Amino acid sequence: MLTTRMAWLIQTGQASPFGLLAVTFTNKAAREMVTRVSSLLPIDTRGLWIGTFHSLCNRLLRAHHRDAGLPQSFQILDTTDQLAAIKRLIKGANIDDEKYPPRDVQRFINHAKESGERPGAMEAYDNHTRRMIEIYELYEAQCQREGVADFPELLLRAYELLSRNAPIREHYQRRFRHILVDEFQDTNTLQYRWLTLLAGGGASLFAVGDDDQSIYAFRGANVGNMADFERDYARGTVIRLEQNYRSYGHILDAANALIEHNSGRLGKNLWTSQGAGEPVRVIEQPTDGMEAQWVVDEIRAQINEGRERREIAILYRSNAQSRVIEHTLFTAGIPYKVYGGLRFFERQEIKHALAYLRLIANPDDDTSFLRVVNFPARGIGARTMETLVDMARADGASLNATVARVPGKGGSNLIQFVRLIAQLAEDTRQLPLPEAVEHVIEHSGLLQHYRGEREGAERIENLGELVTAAAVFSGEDSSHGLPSGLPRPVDDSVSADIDAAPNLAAGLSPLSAFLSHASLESGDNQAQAGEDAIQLMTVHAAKGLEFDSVFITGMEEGLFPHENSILDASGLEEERRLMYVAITRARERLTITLAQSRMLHGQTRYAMRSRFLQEIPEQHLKWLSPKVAAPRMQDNAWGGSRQGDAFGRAATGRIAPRESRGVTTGVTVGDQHFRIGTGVRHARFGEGTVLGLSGSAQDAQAQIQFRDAGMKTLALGIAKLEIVS
DNA sequence: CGGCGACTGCTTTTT
DNA sequence: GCAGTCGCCG
Repeated sequence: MLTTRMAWLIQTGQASPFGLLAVTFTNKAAREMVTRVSSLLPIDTRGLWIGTFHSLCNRLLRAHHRDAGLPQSFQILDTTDQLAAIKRLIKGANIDDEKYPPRDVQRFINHAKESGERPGAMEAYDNHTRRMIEIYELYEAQCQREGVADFPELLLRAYELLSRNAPIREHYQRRFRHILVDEFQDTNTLQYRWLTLLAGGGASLFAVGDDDQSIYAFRGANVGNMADFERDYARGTVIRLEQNYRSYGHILDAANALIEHNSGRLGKNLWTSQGAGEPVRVIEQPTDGMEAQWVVDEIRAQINEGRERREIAILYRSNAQSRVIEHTLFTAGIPYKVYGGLRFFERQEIKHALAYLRLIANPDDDTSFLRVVNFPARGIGARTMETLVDMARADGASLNATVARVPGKGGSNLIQFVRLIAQLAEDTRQLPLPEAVEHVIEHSGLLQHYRGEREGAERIENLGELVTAAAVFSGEDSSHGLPSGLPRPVDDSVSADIDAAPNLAAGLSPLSAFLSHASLESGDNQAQAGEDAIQLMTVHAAKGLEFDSVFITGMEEGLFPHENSILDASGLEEERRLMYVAITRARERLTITLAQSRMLHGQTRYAMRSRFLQEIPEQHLKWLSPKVAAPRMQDNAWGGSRQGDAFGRAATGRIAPRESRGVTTGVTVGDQHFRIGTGVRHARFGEGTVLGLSGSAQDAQAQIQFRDAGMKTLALGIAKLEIVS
């Protein structure tokens, strides 16, 4: 879509490749875009500005680092590094980490940055927020001192650079006459502002997005940007893409009907000319284990019918669900591939090696210092480190600079460490990047450490891969970096165009360039292409993919929609969009499965069918398991549920009353029999409905959704509950 | 200082 | 059920 437009703009002479800016969210999407454009047009793709928000901002900041107030070789903190930095700050400033948990602080800071807010300009109406803002301020100072920038900082800095510096802003505004954005529904507030700022010189802004596929609100995405875009660019044209070339009719109709239950959509209705196909198949099994077994048996049958394994996907709402499925597939001897999980540059051994490299590039990088100062162990313990950190704090100096003054044995060990870093720096100064990386791995002690470890073989292999990655990067960088023979507009007021200083050019060392590459590109998550295997992934990870045959598993209240999301309408609507995404992944065959009970958090839990099944009209469904004619729960479990109360609708869910193969859906405590769906009254919490049961008779617990008091888990033997329905 | 056993808490995820 | 963190003990 975007690529076709780019090709068209260039071919019709409306734009030069040089005047285009295309933004994506993932490196993968950016790479795909480059590949597709180059297949459409015989142009030098090195002249194209296609990248993620973060990589483009990174380039801007490297090129204009002085105006942005950053050292040219600033390091990028990934999420884990950022958390470590915050923990260190909280400890150092003697802040109560019970009251200000590092994770909460991190969320607060990132949220502020993504809203374009600096601590100085933030208002607090309570003490807790006030303190949070202070911590944010301290954190900023710490990052500035250490010359590091976290992910949201890249965006905010770049935005501030453009908005405050008119010559730079105007330079890029003149240059990029066409800005194209993919997956626009995933943009956050700051990203949208960044785009409108760049497009502010009258450039054309072209965005592709689907509000029904907005599933990242939890990380700051603002679907509202789509409506704002229509409003802000009133002259713009909205083109709805409703014809779907992927799925058969029943599948699309199911998706359409489901998403109709959401409010405030921009509105669209998918259709296909492919014919109805087969209805969506649904099956209910007593346990999660049997659900997995049924899926595996069914997959075996589909493979026998000639379907390729790679064309079959098993989707789930949360990663924890993959365990049983993997186990069952493994037992059955069917090859499978799990997407997600740790990515290459996030692996412990890789992060350790990178920390040594970062220290070589910048000895004042305290985060990296702390990471490897005692890894492998070299006799530097908590005591010594406490002394060092305190002294460094008192001086406002880096750890590296303070080492010499730490007394005792710890002090001399520290000096040894600093000497090691200096030695590594010297040894590698003249080496080509891959050899430098290899040298550091061998002489830092990492290799030796992992040789002595039981499960070290894989880690050593990965370290070898890091050398390969460095070699690939070195080979590619000239093309990565883009300075090519292309003519480019010269603007006297802005001497450092981003072309002039992407990676290798303009004095950024190969090492620094590689390190920023490693931070921005976290690497593949182990999905080796080519092998024909069943595809396992979360629904989130499945966005943008398609398969001939899709299984959506765990279709139960509390799981999908997730219990943490059903309490407010917006959370529930995001869950519904997630289900919409899941359904529309299937081309030919869609199978939805659910289990009456499953092992969750080490406990057996019972749940009822997902409300989403009720939201798909019967004519598009085909029940493969006997669809128990369960008594409908009273439409209002608590009589007179409020309008719009998401749970009012949940309460209409059917219950599975039968007992089968030892699995009960009810439990008797005292004289009272509780089942899923039972209406209860509690002296303090008021009226509610039993949504889940776990444990056995003596210590049975119930998850109860109270009308006013929210979701509670109560021990049935202790809580005094009155059954009202 | 380091290793090991107890304790906790727990969607989704890219950069 | 499992991973990550904490605190105690050798």
